Amino acid sequence: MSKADVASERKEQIVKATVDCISKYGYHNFSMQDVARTAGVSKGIIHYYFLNKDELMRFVLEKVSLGLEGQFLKNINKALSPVDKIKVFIELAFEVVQKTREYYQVSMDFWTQINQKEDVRQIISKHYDVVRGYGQDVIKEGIESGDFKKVDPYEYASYIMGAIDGISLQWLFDHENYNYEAMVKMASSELIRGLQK
Amino acid sequence: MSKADVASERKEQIVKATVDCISKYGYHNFSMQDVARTAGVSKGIIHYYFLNKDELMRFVLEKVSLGLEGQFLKNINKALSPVDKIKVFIELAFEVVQKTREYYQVSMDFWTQINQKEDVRQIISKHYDVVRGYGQDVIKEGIESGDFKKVDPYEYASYIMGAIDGISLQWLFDHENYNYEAMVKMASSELIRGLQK
Amino acid sequence: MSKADVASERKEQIVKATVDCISKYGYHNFSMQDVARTAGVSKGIIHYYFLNKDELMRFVLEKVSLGLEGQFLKNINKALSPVDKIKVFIELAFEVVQKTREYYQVSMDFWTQINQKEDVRQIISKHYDVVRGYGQDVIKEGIESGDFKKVDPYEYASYIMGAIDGISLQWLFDHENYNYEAMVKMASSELIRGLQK
Amino acid sequence: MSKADVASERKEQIVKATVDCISKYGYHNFSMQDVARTAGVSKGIIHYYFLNKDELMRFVLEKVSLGLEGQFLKNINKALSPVDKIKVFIELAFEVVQKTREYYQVSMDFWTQINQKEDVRQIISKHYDVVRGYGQDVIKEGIESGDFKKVDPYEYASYIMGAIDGISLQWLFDHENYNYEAMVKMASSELIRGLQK
DNA sequence: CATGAATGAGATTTCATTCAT
DNA sequence: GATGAATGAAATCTCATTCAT
Repeated sequence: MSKADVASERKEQIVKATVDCISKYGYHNFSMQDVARTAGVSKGIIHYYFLNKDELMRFVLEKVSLGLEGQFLKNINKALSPVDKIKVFIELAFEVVQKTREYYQVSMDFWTQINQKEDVRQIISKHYDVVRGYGQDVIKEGIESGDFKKVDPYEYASYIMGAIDGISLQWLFDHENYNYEAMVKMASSELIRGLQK
Repeated sequence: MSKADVASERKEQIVKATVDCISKYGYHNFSMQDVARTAGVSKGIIHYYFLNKDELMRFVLEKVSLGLEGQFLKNINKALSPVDKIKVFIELAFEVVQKTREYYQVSMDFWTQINQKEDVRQIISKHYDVVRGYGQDVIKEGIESGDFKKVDPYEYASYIMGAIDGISLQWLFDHENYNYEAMVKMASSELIRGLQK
Repeated sequence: MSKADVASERKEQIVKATVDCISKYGYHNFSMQDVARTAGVSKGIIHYYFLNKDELMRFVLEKVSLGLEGQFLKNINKALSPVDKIKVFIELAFEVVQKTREYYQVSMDFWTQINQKEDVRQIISKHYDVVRGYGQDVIKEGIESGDFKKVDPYEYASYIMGAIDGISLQWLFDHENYNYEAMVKMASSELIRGLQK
Repeated sequence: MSKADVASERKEQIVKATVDCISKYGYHNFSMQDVARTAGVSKGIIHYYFLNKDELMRFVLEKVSLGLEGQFLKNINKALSPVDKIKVFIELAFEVVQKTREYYQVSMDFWTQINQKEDVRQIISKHYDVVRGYGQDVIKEGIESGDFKKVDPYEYASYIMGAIDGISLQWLFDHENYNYEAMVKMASSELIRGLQK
């Protein structure tokens, strides 16, 4: 294995451990020691690959964001019609929360850094831009094909994402009583209905 | 001033300082020292009024929640028709974010505590329940009066709140480029349209 | 009630509360707040009657010592013969531990202050002097009356006190397994036998 | 020096500093800062080797106890006859106080923790058990060999230890006036006489 | 006399970061 | 590259003491 490979593998290992730590202890409640232990490496080596905790966090946030964006890209393109694509988009956005709740929790933890850390804000806002862009493209396509009515693609994509985020939040707060499944169904049809002529 | 007055005024003062600190530094990035400095009191006195930081935070969270709930209750009742009431509900939910962005930021910071602190989770989930209840009542009223179509009141209220929360989040991430005003308008009409026959 | 009476009653009240606190929490683990609460007075008033915590403690130690010394004086004099008197002395020394274990605990807590606080050391050493003096007198009397053999009264009194203290300590460490009653009986007869011709 | 060596040496260093601090300031009147300064290390490193102050104290108490027990074991076995052995036992018990007054002071400081901390109580009571056991064995041997009269070995060992502890306490309280040497002589002969037929 | 709000020093503990090995 | 001992700053919390009322 080349040096670069070792380095990137170590980084991967540390990033994975960090995500685990965040989802286990919360953004602020874990230490570099925790990451080191989880990754099975020494504390020192983390600082060899990452300047400091902030840089590590930024790197993790970017990795997580890219991972989610990749999922969107891959799956949307599998669908053929705009209607199917927007359905996939909505399903995926909901699934992201359910399947990768850890990631979502990680994202949420990062959110609270916005006020404090400009670079974190930028990464998140870019991430939203990217995902919104995917939705926007699908809507645009649907309008052009005559499947959807003429809404503002950017705004409606944003609306879809917002609704899904907000609903998911309520579920996160009240796992036991909140009927997430029913909400997913209802919101999905409502969001799709808003696009239909 | 009587001693009871002093006590409640001092508590108020500390709570206000805490909210300021959270919105300025973030939930985890402020110290009791910061609160003391902001409130213009000594570190010790905070622990005189609040057992520890957690209790202070819980108290603050409850105050903030109650304040927001009060705003909803007060303003919804001013409107007469169900249509007006739901409009007020939506407007208010958006306004809460704009007018009291600090409060919203505070709420967001609390969100990330869910995984770690059960009591925080409970307070927030109860807060959502209360506000959702206000929306639910309005929708129910509208259905009964024949103004709205037969949706599930709980679900639709949740949907409204979710959409507004989620849209606001995107705005918080990207204050400069995100056209919040347009989104508010678009989302409002979309949410109301969903209720109309 | 005169001013002086009020003052001495308040002091008494505070001293009692302090003893309770020491025996409940240990010498170092109680606060002035604890004393205030136990005595049912305000924190401020304690500092009105006692300069500071150290002075309060010194006062308490003296009170406790005087109380114990009084018990010795009173009871020894009830007995008539030297043999009876020394028996009373021994019984009392043991009883002090059993009946007023709190006091004993308090004393022990004070012991550890010897190295640190000269005045505490002096009070305790004076207390030992006094009690030793009582034993010494009895032994002297017994020697003169021909009941006891010629031992050094000071040394033997010290020996008696030491044995009782040391045995009691072992009991305090191991309340459950240590057969204190048997030890009291054995030590008593041993100590008395050492005085007999 | 290997890392393991560094670790055990550092622990040793910290324990020694702690003992010094206890004997200098008393159990409760020293801070982790004091230990750090005395050991010539940073505050942080103490918590690296010991979870917290309590654990440090427990470790120290155990070390001190084991050290004393070791001294007994080693020296008693050097003597041949039961009479010599019991003399060694008594001498040692007195010497422990004189030679290692700091240790004794440390023990005394731990005593006052009994009421508060169960684990401290257990360590001390076990320590007494061990030392008492050594005395008990010697007495048993002496009885079997016909050198001593038939006393209860456990009780008499306890009696010896108690007398020595108690006498030493009085000396600690009044170093200047108390004739410790005379008392050691007198008590020793008295304690041995009690074993002789 | 009496209260208790207020202070501020200091204690324990945590942890990101450094650096000799 | 990798380790983990070591540092030191900072955080929470406690508490004796003061003092305005």
